[in-house]
Amino acid sequence: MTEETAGIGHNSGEEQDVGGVSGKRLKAYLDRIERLTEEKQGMADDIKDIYAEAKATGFDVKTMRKLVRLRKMDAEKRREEEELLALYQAAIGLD
Amino acid sequence: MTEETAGIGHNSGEEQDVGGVSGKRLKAYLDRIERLTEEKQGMADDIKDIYAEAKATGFDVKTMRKLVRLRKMDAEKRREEEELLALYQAAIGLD
Amino acid sequence: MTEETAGIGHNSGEEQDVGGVSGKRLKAYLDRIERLTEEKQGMADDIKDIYAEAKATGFDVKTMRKLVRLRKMDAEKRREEEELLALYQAAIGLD
Amino acid sequence: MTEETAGIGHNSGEEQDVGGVSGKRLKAYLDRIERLTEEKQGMADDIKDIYAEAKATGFDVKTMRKLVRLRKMDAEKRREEEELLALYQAAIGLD
DNA sequence: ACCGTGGTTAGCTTTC
DNA sequence: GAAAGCTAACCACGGT
Repeated sequence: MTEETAGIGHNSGEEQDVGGVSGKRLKAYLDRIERLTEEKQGMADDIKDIYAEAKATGFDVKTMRKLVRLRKMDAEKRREEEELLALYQAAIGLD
Repeated sequence: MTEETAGIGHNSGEEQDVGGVSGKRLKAYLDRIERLTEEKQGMADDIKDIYAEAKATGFDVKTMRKLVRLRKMDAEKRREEEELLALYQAAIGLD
Repeated sequence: MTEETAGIGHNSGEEQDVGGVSGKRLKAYLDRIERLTEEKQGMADDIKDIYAEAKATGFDVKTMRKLVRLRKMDAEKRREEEELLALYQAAIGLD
Repeated sequence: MTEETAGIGHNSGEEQDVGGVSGKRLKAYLDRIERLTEEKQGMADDIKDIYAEAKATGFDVKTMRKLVRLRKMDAEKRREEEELLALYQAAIGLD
């Protein structure tokens, strides 16, 4: 233990460097991550609500999910095919 | 194929009721879901970026993830305890 | 603890019920799993070898991998579409 | 596009050299890879089935997975120790 | 209320 | 050693 600065332990609110890591910067990162995670969860909740609403108006949720998956696969396929073309070009030295 | 109404097949853009389901409403739901899913993915990407940035400045990502999990657990625990307290208060007519 | 049989601890080779679980049966499951895992790993190694061989004869591995992925996606898409049809039928009570 | 040979496009079934790559050989590689991949997947499915079966007879899957991991680590450790021993033996001319 | 399925996340391997 | 792709573990939803 080689910290010259005081507070190991209950220095609540006033984090500092401990063992060479900046508590302040770390905390900032964690806060940003948590903020974004909350927003992400909010989106997920919204999606759930939509499914619930659709179900309430008579749609079959399972089918809807499958449709979403299929449309996503279509989009991915298109993207991959474009990548493949580029890759071919690179592979035969045509880039 | 026994539909009296027009467009089965290539009625691109003009979906209608098929077998009692409104293609229009269904499509609207799917669009909303996909829109939100994209935004959600955007959040996820942002989070990933933050981890990458933190890593680049010397932090250990695995440890950071652990911290996030711990803080989340703490937050949940606190929330549950508060809920319990409220419940007790209600139970003894102290709300 | 209600074990009538003796040996908790070093009964090496002669596992028995401990805490109500049959050591013998458990061990049999684990053995089967490990056996299959080894075979699976063997397949993975074989695949790796093929890529290496292809590369040695001048093919671009990255492109090959993408082709494999695309073909797989095609197959999955077809399968999912069939499932979707079945799902539609079920959803409108036509199963 | 500078191919002198015929079939670009819809030469289904009769792949040939395109841009210097042998479509035939490429296809053979892809087929072998896909074949092995399927078998590999089969193994994975079998493993899954075993876990399911074990679960049905009352075992805790999560714990079982832990055991598998532990046994694997043990096996690897033993192997490494043996390798180390062999290395030492070689180093002192005792092989 | 539980189970099974499907989606998300994290860890590992492999590639460049 | 970084970046990506793969795989496996975890979690949450929907159905029964």
